[in-house]
Amino acid sequence: MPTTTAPRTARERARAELAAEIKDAARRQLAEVGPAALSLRAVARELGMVSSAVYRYFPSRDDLLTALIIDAYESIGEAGERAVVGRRGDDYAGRWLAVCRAVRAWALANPHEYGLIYGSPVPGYRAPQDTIGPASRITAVMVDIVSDAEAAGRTAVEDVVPLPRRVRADLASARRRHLPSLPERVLERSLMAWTLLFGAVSFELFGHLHDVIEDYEAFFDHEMASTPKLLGLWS
Amino acid sequence: MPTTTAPRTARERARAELAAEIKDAARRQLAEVGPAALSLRAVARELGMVSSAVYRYFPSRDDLLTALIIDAYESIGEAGERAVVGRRGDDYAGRWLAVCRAVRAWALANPHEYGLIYGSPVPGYRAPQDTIGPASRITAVMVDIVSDAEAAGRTAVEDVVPLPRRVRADLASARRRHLPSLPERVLERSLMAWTLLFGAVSFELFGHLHDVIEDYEAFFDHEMASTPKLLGLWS
DNA sequence: TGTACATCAGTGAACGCGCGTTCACTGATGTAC
DNA sequence: TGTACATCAGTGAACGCGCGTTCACTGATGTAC
Repeated sequence: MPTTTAPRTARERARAELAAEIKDAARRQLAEVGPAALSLRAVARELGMVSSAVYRYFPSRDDLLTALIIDAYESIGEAGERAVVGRRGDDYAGRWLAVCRAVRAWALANPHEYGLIYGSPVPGYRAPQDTIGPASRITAVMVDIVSDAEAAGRTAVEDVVPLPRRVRADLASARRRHLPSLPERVLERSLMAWTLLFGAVSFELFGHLHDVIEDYEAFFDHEMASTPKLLGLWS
Repeated sequence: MPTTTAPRTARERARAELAAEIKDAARRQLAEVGPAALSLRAVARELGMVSSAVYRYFPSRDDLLTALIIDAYESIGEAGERAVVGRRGDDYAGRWLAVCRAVRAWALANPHEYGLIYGSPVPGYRAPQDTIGPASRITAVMVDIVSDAEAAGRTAVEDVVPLPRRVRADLASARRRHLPSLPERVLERSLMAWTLLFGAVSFELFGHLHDVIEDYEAFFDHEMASTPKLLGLWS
């Protein structure tokens, strides 16, 4: 039994298409009212079907939410991947800035989906394991860049503060499990860069830079261009 | 007519107390179900009053939310202020780490209130102007530290990437309006530090470090201790 | 190629629930003389 | 100090609404022989 096959019969094709249409309608819903108010009935209404029909496709509201979350992670991940396609491997700064811009552009284009995955968790909703894989797609793009810089001997991490034992242990363990290509210190700085990227996007999107910055794009670009150099990921 | 006086009559005192009780109950509600599901009726129920009675104190659900948001900003701001009380002015690193820890501790103790002010905006809710003042209370604590370091000639910001004209203009304008004591470059790095602090807290709280970091506290402390030095806010 | 049966998508009604807000009211507290 | 009136907190019923989910059903699509 293959895990995933292309739809065969007309019924299966129709089923897959309708599931996609439901998700699209739910995404539009999401953009209007936010995740907490996402309503199965409203989704059904938009598709001109009766609310109970949606249960043929998603066993509950939470499952629909999960599907949207997975799609959102895949979507932002894909945007990041597309942004670096065709760039020279040793153009670390160019690749990095391209990913950052892609993340920001995706977030601005899909603010509620961004909020769904990087904002406050939806109350009462518990994300299942299935979201972990898709969530790491965008981070993988960023890790690749740092990995390449590291392999080329371009990283220059200096310990401005001694790395405590407990932190070192965590980093070593994470490295073993996920990222053998990154030394602890580089991994730590990568996490900082990652935090800074999503912190910057969240601050802009959630309105915390209001009254401070006008030209968000210029400010973001400058912050993101500075980040890897300040952190010693490459010079 | 004084803008704010201590309550005089018994009625006024009772009124102030009940308004506070309503907010407390709403805060407990918030902690359970999150801001989008906060319900006036449930708040009234908890206080043993009829739902319409709440309208004597808050003209609508949104006004109650606004009150909670303002309280949350004041509360996290106060926590930051208390954290640095009694520290030597020139102990920049100690003051900075103390504020960071206070922010993190407050967020962990009040996760939904944190989400309310630094998470995804509540759909359909538009924050009024009244929240701006309280919101800047915690940032003021952080700015003070950097200001002192700057005044003492301890900042050492180097341009790893040239500061673009448009960014410079924004920073100059923000400086004029809010922070005359900080040169553009220092203001820019302060914004990065601020972003990193809240990015780190959000990542931890919203579960994005799951499977990477175990000892959140140690990691956070190390990140925050490194930040000002990496950014050149002081050495 | 044709028939008999199984599968499944979608219907429509219903269950039980909670929500924000309005409104006319009652009774207690406060104020002016 | 006592009375008459005004203010206002809290009540209880109601309005109109939307929600997630279940269930027995119908009719169309797919499958086995």
